[in-house]
Amino acid sequence: MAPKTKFNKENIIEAAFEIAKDKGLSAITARSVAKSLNSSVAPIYVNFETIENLIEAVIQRVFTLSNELMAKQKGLNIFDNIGNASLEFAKNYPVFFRELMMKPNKYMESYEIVEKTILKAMAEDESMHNWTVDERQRLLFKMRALQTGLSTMVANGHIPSWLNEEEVEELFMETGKELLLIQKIKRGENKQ
Amino acid sequence: MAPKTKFNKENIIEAAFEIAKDKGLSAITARSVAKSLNSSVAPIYVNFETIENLIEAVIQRVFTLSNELMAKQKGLNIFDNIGNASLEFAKNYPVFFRELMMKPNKYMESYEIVEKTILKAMAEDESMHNWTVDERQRLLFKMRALQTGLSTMVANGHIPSWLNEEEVEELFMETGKELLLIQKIKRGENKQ
DNA sequence: TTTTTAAAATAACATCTGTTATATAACTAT
DNA sequence: ATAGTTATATAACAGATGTTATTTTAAAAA
Repeated sequence: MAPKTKFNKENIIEAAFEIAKDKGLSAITARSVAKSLNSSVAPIYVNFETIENLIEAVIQRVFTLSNELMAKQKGLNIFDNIGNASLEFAKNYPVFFRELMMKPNKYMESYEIVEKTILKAMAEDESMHNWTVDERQRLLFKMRALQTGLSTMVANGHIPSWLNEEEVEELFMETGKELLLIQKIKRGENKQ
Repeated sequence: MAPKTKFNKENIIEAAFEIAKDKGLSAITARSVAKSLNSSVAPIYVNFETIENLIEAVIQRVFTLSNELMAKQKGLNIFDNIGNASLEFAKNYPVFFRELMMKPNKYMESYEIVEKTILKAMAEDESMHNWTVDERQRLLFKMRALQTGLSTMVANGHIPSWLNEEEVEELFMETGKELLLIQKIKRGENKQ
């Protein structure tokens, strides 16, 4: 029989993930991963047809991780949960955030489903129940834009010094409430 | 004497710019630029010490272009001008937007100066004249986050189909007015 | 113990990149 | 017309990369 298997798919993806986490996906090369594993390139090519396939597996892992982060959120409000997950991801994985979240890629296509889910939840919320679909859609879009902007700024270290990173989440929630309130005022529901 | 010069710095930067505009900065190589110029790599190395220097020159050019786009804005309101310039840049140069605007780089450091300029303009605006510095700073930050998010979404084709790209600018301005209004309302509450 | 087998290591290849040494050729001063 | 200057072309080198052919080796079956 053959020697015991020392390196499996999981080990290899893990090593490649750690490299890419710091240095970006392009730093995943047969030799860099092998070096990190203290192996030759052989195990990599036994487990993956091409390096592209390995990179693909790492990307899958990143999106799984991102979904886990989302599932872990325990807030009452779906806005807060998405915002918090996005901000946490941007903070902990800035390189992945830049390389994956803000580039067109097939894993992002699923956003339309997320959007529909949130719109449904908004329609069921008493405070927006008698809004038009368009009003709910516009509010959601504004929230998404804000969340994207804040996460991008967090990932790039563009948060000003007077605002620490926990406060970014608070500011996001605060602004969300403000946008909700202003829409109510515009509808004449809530006169200040 | 020598033959007439066929390729100067300007030609070379232009060719490299066009390559990077479509394929990103990493597509700038001695041979790719030479091919686009129908030349050998010789003129490139006569005009630039290293390829890194050429890429640097292209980046300079992109920031110059971005500043020109900003200067061209003729709106009354500095928020609108910045927002419009950012959105137009994201739309016309999505690859550069992703590679330069949302990565930490030395050319972005100058934002602090821009921020001070805007804060001064806000302080002189009658509608915010008696606000605290903190209130103005927070509003500006929200606007910046929104602008960053919208531009990012434009650059990545994440604008939903019910919103065309001209309407994004309108939505940005509308939301800006809403955030201004809500702050005024909040101040009214606080005074009571 | 010897043989078999497959995992891992090694080494080679082709290609792409930056860079440079050398060759070619176009212009003009003589 | 010739010779000198130098812009451009050519070709080569080194180093990085993907990939694969070959060799080595550890473990189990005989």
